[in-house]
Amino acid sequence: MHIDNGLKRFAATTMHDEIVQRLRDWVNETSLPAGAKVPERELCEEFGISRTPMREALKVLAADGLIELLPNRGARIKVLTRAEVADLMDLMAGLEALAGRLACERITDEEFQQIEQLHQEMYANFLRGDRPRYFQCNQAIHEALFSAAGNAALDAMARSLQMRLRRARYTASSDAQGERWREAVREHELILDALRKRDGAAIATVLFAHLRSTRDAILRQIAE
Amino acid sequence: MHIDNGLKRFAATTMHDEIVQRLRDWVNETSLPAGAKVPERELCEEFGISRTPMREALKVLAADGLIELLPNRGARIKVLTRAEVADLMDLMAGLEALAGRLACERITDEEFQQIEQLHQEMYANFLRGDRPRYFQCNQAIHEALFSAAGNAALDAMARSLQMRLRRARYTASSDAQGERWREAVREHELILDALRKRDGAAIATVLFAHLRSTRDAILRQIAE
DNA sequence: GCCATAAAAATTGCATGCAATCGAGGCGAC
DNA sequence: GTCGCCTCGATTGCATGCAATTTTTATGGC
Repeated sequence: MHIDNGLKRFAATTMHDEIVQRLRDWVNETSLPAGAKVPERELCEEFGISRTPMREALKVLAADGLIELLPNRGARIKVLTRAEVADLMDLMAGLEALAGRLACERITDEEFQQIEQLHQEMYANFLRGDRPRYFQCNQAIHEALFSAAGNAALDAMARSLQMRLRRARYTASSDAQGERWREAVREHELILDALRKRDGAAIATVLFAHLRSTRDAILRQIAE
Repeated sequence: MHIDNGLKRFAATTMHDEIVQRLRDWVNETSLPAGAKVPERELCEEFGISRTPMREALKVLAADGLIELLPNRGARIKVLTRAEVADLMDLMAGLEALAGRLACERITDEEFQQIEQLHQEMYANFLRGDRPRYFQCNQAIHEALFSAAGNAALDAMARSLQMRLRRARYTASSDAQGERWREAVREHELILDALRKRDGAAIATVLFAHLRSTRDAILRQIAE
């Protein structure tokens, strides 16, 4: 009998799931620009499968919003309009605010200390002007918040959103520059303060404002 | 046998989208209990299609969380555990809070007046103890909020969540009974107050608390 | 030379076929 | 009578085939 209860979180359990994951990775890692055609047949050969399971995976990714299916004309990497980026960023802001609220309810002292440590590290990187490491810490803090929220559905949704926004954020490059960077650090201070007090309403509002600022910075950088 | 239910809310653009929609409707309207097998072949015959497009639609709905695909064992209507319902309700609470926040930013006077009118109507139904109409107004208010938020991605996500939770909410029957009902009405007053002041932070917190109460009521009624 | 049109090639979408797997019923051991 | 094993019908998952559509290429008119 073959019993393996979810222990292998990263090894795909079924062929289908593995194809979906590989296709997701392909979309995220390809150098092709948004709007480029997804080469169905090529990918079939690369993955060593026929068109049926590949097309199933394409439908799933299209439902997820990562690609777009044009009737009789194949799949393209989804191009986000400025308005769509704005909406998705607002959605992300709402999810982060929620994550903060939930984290305030259930975060452990240990988890809080880890976030505080990440914050110090991030601040140090800000002071010495090390952007790559700053962003790394920044991202780690936001991930830690979602982790502390302890809501699997929220986490999955945030990850999906993050993927959809990846290209837009990337093309907008570093959203923190000059004054905005300083401001972002200040906002992070407020986030930590609210979290320290376990003040859900406060952290929600501060996080929302923080992500809103990021959104505005990104939108400014999108030429459209 | 091609039974064409005339309830196509949106004219499906492609065959695939239509199948997904019809399958969604089938899941929502079937009398089969959660956990029941989705009769793939039967539905193929009912829809007048072969297994390939049906299977594509099944994968999409599974990715959406409405059904579950067991390897080599077909599809079942997703059974939500108590913990999953709790998580999804929290997520819904977060989305409503976001909708409220965004609505405060962009709601028109006309939209606000319509919501206020719905509120009065709802209150009247509360006073005369008419639960069906009360719930109708209640739902209309929440939908109006999402509409006023003007965020397509948020709206789509909320609708998807609502579907996933449909069965749980239904089996938990009316979540407002006795004292809880009075409380819910009071919460709605607070929501209206915050919206009147266009106070995003306040409406977010009140809406979150409101949905949280609904969540707790539902969880209490789930026997597990 | 350029645009419009038409034929050819490639691509897409669905149906069908076939091997692998699952589940029910039957059989035998105890 | 119950438990375990085995076989057979049914189901699932993927590959392949074919008609419909699109894209590319070829051709002719101006």
